[in-house]
Amino acid sequence: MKEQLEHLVSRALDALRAEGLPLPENISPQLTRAKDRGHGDFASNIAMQLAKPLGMAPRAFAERLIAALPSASLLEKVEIAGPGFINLFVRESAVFDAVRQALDAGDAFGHSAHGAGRRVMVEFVSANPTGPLHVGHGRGAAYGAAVADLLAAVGYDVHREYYVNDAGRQMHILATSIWLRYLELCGARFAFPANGYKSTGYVYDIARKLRAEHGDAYAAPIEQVFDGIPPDAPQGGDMDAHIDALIARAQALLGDVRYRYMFDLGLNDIIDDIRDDLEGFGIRFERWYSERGLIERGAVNRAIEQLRERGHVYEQDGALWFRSTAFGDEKDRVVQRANGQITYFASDIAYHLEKYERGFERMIDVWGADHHGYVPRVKAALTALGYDAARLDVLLVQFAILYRGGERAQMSTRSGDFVTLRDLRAEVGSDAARFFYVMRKSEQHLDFDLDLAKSQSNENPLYYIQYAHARVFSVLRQLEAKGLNHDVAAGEAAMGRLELDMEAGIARQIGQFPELVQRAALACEPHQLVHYLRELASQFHSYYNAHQFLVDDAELRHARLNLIRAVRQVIHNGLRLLGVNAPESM
RNA sequence: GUCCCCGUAGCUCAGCUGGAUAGAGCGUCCCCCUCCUAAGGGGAAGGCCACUGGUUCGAAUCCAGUCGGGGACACCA
Repeated sequence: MKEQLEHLVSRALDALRAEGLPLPENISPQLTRAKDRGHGDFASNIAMQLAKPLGMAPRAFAERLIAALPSASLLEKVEIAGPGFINLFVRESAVFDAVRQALDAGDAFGHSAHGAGRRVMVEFVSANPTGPLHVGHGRGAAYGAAVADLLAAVGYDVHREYYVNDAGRQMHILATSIWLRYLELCGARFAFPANGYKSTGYVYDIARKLRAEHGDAYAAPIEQVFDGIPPDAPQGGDMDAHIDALIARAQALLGDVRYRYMFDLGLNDIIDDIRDDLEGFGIRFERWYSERGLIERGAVNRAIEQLRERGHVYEQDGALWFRSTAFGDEKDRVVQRANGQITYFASDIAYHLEKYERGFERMIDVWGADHHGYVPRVKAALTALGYDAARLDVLLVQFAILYRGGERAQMSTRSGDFVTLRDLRAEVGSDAARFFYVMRKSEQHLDFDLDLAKSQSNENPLYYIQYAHARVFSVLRQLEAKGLNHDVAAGEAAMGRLELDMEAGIARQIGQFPELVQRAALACEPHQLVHYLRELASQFHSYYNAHQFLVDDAELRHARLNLIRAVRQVIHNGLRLLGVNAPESM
């Protein structure tokens, strides 16, 4: 509807141009939804914008524009108001077209072809596979999934990807932690490294699995394990030196084959757990992209070589540096350490380079806000490699803080007793978790009220919305019980019977859904959907409370049931974009 | 110190590319079930949109600065 009206205004502008008015070429109608009903449905401020360059009074220009407006059945009337606003009033019958459109389109209502099949990659979660997902990852997961689904809904060819950091030092620390727990299970006693993965849960589980498969075949005398290892932090040493030495020792004592087996056992176990967790959260990826695979097929070295060929790397203190300051970064960054290991940054350059090479027109990365400092260097690298860094958008997600009973819930990552995403889902359910995670703007801190998320009351916005949905089903169940029928075609024919202001208001809200989905998608702001759905649910509850739908007047009944069925469809579609279920009863 | 985010009603937050009297929810105070789930609805009170300048016909929105809150600044990932 908005597009149709904008088209009308464009034609009026063309007509004025033909009359000789020197209108700027790049001017576009830019209609906005009027906030106040007295201002019609849509408003244009174009007269005020053009008044100055044209040297005309805004209202005078507005009059000429209105005179040039082609006639259309869509429009009831057009008014000039205030300093020069042009207010467009849509004919009531056109307002109710939205009801028919929603019912006809069904699950596809709100979808569009705006993206025209352009390929976009959304990379999100990408948590290190060193342990289960915690509640911080949950928000990135819920947000990334909603952004991806929104973009898909407006016609993009969306590819969801999880980048698996399965090659870094943290993974070696995990493997070594597993080994040490395994040695404990074999009877050894020693102080566990301060920097190791101390969880008594999943690390032991993996160690137990190793022992179940191989008995004591991976064991070594404990004196041999710790012989010559530099002291740990609690003993006055350096915890990094300590753990690194233990990693080297594990590799030396186990040999490549056994070490790799143990490493992969831990990796696969955790990845399986994460995948299962996310699937339970309603999130699937088209691809799990391995960092190790990237390295093994030489992609990282190739990326570094490309930087070198372009003259953007240099050696200093034995390390290889990328001159990112030449592209706006604060300081140069190491891509290969003095010990020969490539940095996480280097593989990330390679990964993003491949994203471009794989032909994505647009790339979206969802990162934790604590990584914001990382953005300039990645973009610098892509620019240095000759790519347009503007095609990459990094969306930052702030942490969520859990509250229980008004108190901040503990989620210490120390000693492994963190609150996992799995715990959260078990406590409040996946629907509430998905919904609450995206309720706020992503770059804003989120206060996640666990009690509220669980409460089955009108205070809980999710229940409020789901209840509206369930109520429609309840009405339809009553319909049968009362021996009445609902004829959709008859309802369409009788739309004129919907004379209440609130009925027109609901229809207008429904009509806005496609615009809203598009706006939320392009802005990557699923929270807009939350607010929209709350408003729609509110309108529905008021209507429900004030009027009967199952009336004997068949025409009126059919029309009203069409309207509330359209409401149900929109709530269903909206919640689905957020990954939330719309129940038939509560 | 540099950079990023935030500062709107008692609380939690919306406010679309700057627009016409600043919006919700919760909380508080009234009121509404012989009627499709009261898991709901109606109403009231409550705001120098942190502050100061600037741009503009017009600023909560854009720019600069100040104050306040949070976060990031590794040859870690």
